[in-house]
Amino acid sequence: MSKVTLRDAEVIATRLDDIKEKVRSMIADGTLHPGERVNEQALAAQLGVGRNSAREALRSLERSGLVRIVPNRGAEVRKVSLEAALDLYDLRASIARTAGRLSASRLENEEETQLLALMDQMEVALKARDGGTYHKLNKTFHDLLMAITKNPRLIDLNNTIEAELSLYLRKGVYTMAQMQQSHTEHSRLVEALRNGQVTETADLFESHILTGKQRMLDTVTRSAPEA
Amino acid sequence: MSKVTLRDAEVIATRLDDIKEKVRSMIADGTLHPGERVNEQALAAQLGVGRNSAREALRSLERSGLVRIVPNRGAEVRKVSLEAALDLYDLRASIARTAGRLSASRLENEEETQLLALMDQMEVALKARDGGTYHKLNKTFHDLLMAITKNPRLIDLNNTIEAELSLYLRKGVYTMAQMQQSHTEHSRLVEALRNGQVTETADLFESHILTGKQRMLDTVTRSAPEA
DNA sequence: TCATCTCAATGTGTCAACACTTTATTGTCT
DNA sequence: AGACAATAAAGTGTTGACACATTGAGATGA
Repeated sequence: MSKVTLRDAEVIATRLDDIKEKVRSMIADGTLHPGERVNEQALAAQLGVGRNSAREALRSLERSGLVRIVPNRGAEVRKVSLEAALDLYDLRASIARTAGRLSASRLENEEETQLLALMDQMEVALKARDGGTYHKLNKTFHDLLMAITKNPRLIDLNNTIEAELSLYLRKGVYTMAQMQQSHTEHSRLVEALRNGQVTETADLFESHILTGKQRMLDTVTRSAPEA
Repeated sequence: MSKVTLRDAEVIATRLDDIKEKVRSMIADGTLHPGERVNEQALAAQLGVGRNSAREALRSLERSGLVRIVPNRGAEVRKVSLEAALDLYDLRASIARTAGRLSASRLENEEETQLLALMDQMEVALKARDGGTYHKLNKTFHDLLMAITKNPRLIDLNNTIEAELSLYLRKGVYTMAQMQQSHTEHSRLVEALRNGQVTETADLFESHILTGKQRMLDTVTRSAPEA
């Protein structure tokens, strides 16, 4: 059990977090697939803990939106429908807009440096046609934008929603053209942000997510009309 | 234990919900005040249930943002600072904007009728200078606007955030002038909504919340500089 | 054959007891 | 007296066992 001091708040990695993390990764790597019911005692046995601990972890994962709990029937890995995913994109766009508004007036020098460095790295990844790397950098980029707002609740909420979305987007398979488009939007966004243009940044960030929603929709309807 | 069939999803009122509701009201009516630690076994004894049930309820309330759980130290009623409340208002504004955007294109006749009826009632309450009634109607009004979006996640999220905010705003004591101002904003909002003006509705709803934030700030700084 | 009922089998809901951590108290030394 | 260490008390973390609900398989009758 390790203690990590972060600013003045203590974050303690508890046993429960370990269990949650394991279940999370089991969902992520497909060991548990969406719609599947999760048996408490089986899970407990597999992880080598008591049933109640497994149970608590599941209840906690319900909060994160990864599983759904039906009274007297237990937990099942949440199945996110296309419709629900689209709803989530709308929420994500809400948050992005406010993130844009806030970050444009709260950007600090160090953060600006990090942003620019990330943009460079993404440019490199694009030229190398390295989709995997681009994807990781893209995630980091978005996380950084959220961090700039200094609004902890907003950051947390955005993480929750992205985790839920990842249930639907098992892996983001996008075309190079789409990534290039996304990168262009990032450029404009960063520029507005650096200039402290509040309204523009808000608009750009919101529409970036909404076009992302459209990109997702295009990808889905093209490759697999209905799963 | 009662079963209620709602559309095709079953909502079952479980024991856990009862416990949660009791704790919630204990917080609302001040039996438990912000910052106070909540003893699991004391709570369990008071409610006549096992400690584990009380414990689960508390963990669940953590998600609703009403309590904070520190590992090995248990739960405490969350103390929402002014700073955190302002952050929450920003989030609420995010959601409102998207709610405006969505509702303007999804408004149904029946809902429109309900909206107009509510507006009339609020008008009456204002003329009678009945702040209490206005407040309740205002809440109903906002809930209805969210319902019009037909986005369940958005509705749920908005409820969560309002519950958290209520921890700070123990009771909304606003002046008549402020309520009148709020009502005027509602009027404009409803008009844009009925006309299906998507962008206008989004802008109006977002700014309605942001001016609400300012109203709250004015009220707080005037009556009690720092609690 | 099919619908329905009965009754096991499986799995969740709840509890009380024990293990471990944190917090308060007491006693000791300077 | 004040600071610090040892120890007792209180509270959370975790577990296994029992109570209850749900599910599925087999028997019964039309």
